[in-house]
Amino acid sequence: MTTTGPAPRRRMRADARRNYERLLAEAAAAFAEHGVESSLEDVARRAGVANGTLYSHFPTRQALLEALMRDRMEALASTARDLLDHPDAHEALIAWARAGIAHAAMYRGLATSLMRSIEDETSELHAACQAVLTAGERLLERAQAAGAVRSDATAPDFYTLINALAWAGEQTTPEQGERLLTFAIDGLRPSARP
Amino acid sequence: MTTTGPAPRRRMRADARRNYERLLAEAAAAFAEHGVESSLEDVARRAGVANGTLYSHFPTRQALLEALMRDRMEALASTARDLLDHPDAHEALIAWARAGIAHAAMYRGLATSLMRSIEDETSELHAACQAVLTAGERLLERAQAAGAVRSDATAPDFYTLINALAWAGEQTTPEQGERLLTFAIDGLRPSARP
DNA sequence: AAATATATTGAGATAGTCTCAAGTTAAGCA
DNA sequence: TGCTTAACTTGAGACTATCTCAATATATTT
Repeated sequence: MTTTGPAPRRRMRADARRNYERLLAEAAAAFAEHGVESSLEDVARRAGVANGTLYSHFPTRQALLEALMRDRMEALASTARDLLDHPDAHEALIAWARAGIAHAAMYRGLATSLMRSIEDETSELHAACQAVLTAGERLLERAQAAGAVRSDATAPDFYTLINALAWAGEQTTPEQGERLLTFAIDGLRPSARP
Repeated sequence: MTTTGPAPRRRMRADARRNYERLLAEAAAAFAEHGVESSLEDVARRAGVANGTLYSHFPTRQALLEALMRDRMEALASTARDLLDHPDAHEALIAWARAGIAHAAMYRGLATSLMRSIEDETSELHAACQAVLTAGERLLERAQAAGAVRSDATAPDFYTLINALAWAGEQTTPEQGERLLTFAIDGLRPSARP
């Protein structure tokens, strides 16, 4: 069900396809090295095309990010659906949260983009983010129904939490990231107090 | 004990002082409106000086931010010391966390700068951030000693947590921010489980 | 009213974003 | 095969931003 590529109305010309792929590959490398605010000028240079070509394929930085992340976002949503079959609702939720954090921590600045995109309907990433949020919602609701997670937590809360943990992870050590995740998990438990 | 101003070795010339203050005021306005990544070009324009003047007063964006935040950071550290006298160690910690979050959420992008600065010793903000972290550490340790907070949480964890909550608050509604704070507070409780 | 230390200026080097008219090239058809 | 045309690429150009520094201007001191 997943297709890779630029959602072509008609088939792309061979040179266009080549450039498109090359741009994606170089963007991935640049983002991995310098974060999502990397120079697009530089991406085009590395891909060996004029910057106008980059802009014709990807009108905005978000569009480029969307193309880079599309498959992963779909995979993340799909993972959520699979985890609905996991026998332990709480463990399933935690496993998915880990996957979400790893996803959002892929590039520096990505978590911030993912947060912006869920609010901004004009963002090319919006739909994908929305799909991820919704997929997570099912898992969250199941865990809540099982009494494993506090009932006042909403899906947007959970989405934000995952991104916040990814953001925090960008800035510090893996150990601290792991500890903060532990705190978050405990914080989501139904409160001991009335 | 607090002095406002550019930590002058000798007294500044009157025109320099005037420009310095004007630049700070316009930077505050610009940062409030557009976040800490505002155009410095624009700040200089709004202050009615050439951009070279801005750079001569504030060699880097961090230096400008430091000048803007200095008093507030000192106040935040001072608040932490005062709260050591609060009868309830846990309440004191929570009250201070709220103050810290409000502080770090003052400008869009500020939490990210505050995280960068605690790591980067060459940052003009580093010392102030360090002071805040240390002040918070006392409060945290007292709450831990009182058995109100889990003992595996470190001061850097707490610092990161506050900034992460401020970051999350930048992106969403006050209600969600409040809920996430609740989760964080509960997550910091000594765990119910072994 | 100099002299001098201190500030300000703004052009210039560099770099990035984004657009678009002109040029190039792949694909399909005769 | 060569022509046609729609699809694609190009790179200069209009902006904006960061940061530097020699020339200039101004406050303060004597």
